[in-house]
Amino acid sequence: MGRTCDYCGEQRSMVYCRSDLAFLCLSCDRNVHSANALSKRHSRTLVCERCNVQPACVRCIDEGASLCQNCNLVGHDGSAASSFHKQQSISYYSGCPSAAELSKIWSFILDPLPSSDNSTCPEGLGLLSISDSGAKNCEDPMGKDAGQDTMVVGDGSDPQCVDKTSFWSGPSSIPEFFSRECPDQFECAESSKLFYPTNRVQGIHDDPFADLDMDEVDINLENYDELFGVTLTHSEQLLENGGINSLFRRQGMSTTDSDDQGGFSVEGASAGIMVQVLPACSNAASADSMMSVKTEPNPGFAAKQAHSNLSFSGLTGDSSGGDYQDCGASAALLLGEPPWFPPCPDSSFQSTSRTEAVMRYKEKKKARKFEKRVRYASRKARADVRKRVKGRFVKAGEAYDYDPLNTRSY
DNA sequence: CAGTAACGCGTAACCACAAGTTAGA
DNA sequence: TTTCTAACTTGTGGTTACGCGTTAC
Repeated sequence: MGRTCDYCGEQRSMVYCRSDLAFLCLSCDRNVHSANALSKRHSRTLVCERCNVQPACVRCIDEGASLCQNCNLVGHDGSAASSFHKQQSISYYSGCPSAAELSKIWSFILDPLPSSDNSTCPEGLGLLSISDSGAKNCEDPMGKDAGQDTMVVGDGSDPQCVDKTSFWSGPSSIPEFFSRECPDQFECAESSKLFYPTNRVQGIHDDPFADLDMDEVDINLENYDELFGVTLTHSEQLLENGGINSLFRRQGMSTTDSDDQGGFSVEGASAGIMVQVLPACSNAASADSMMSVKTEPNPGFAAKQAHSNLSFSGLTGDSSGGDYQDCGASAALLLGEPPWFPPCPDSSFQSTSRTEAVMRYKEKKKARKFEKRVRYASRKARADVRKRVKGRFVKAGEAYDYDPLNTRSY
């Protein structure tokens, strides 16, 4: 018996909503995500039938089971029989599809809701535009109909679709999230560069690290400390020892900062580093110069950290799972969950690529500047001439004790 | 050795207002 | 659908207050 629905608490959960961090049965999924336009955008996918904890990313046809990355790896770890299992990528979806529509994209769902075939969401939200191969969505990656009630399912794996969606090769449709939810397209466009696929179907991924261009990852050094949980000095030592390599080793790692001011999560793994900006980018206050670090739901982190000597900021041993609820991972996921492993079981990427990436990183690190960045020069110019009292701005015409243009006080 | 005060350091808060954004008419 | 207006939000820098850790007594 799998995990029960977080909403009704009765039926077995089949869907995981990453936005709500909730495991839902199909019925509740429909109910919850038909509430309003925002909830319809929530990205959902099936739940791993093996561990019942993580979102499934692969459907093993031979076993007839939906599996998460970890369980997929464990179950297909190279044995002659299992390694040739037919697999089908499981896509995330949004919108409010009917069970019949779900069954179209997930043909293995054989028991749709009895009464839901004909029931669609209010406002006719059952409409469904499937871009499983990115084909349909490709025509309108940013979505002329972005605000409409279409369902978007995409793993973006269509190589001919060169847009944000296709950039994301994994089942997650976070880029689609961005195109829909982030009001600042520019920042999102910048941010989307940081995406890197991790949820690839075993056996079809190429050398992920070859695609990694550290220059694309705008990690300020201050972020570096956050990312890797060590001071710069230690980081350098780490690098000198080839530590950056270790940061990208198979076991992978992620780091976190509980800051909820929006931000991104960073996961380094040999099989695919993922630097992910969460949808919270709507808070643009610091998105430009200082992105906060958050974790992608990664239940295995605690276990991984237990094997690491690094201490990651915000993830100390005495932290409670509840601290990470805003980080995209439920407390339940963070406690007592199976370890997570990157999708690439063997260290297939060449060490040369890794070395080159490290070199690029180090070069860029050297070139970094740490001066405060002013986003709006006009506002700085204004502030530079403002009169003050004890450092505070004063109203025009009122007494002041400091005038940047004239040191004489009145 | 424990307790307290002094000290240094880092940082959030404060202020006004122009510019930008959003919502409604 | 477009335009206009009002309301709201954001960002800017110098100073201060406060908390925390270290040191001296």
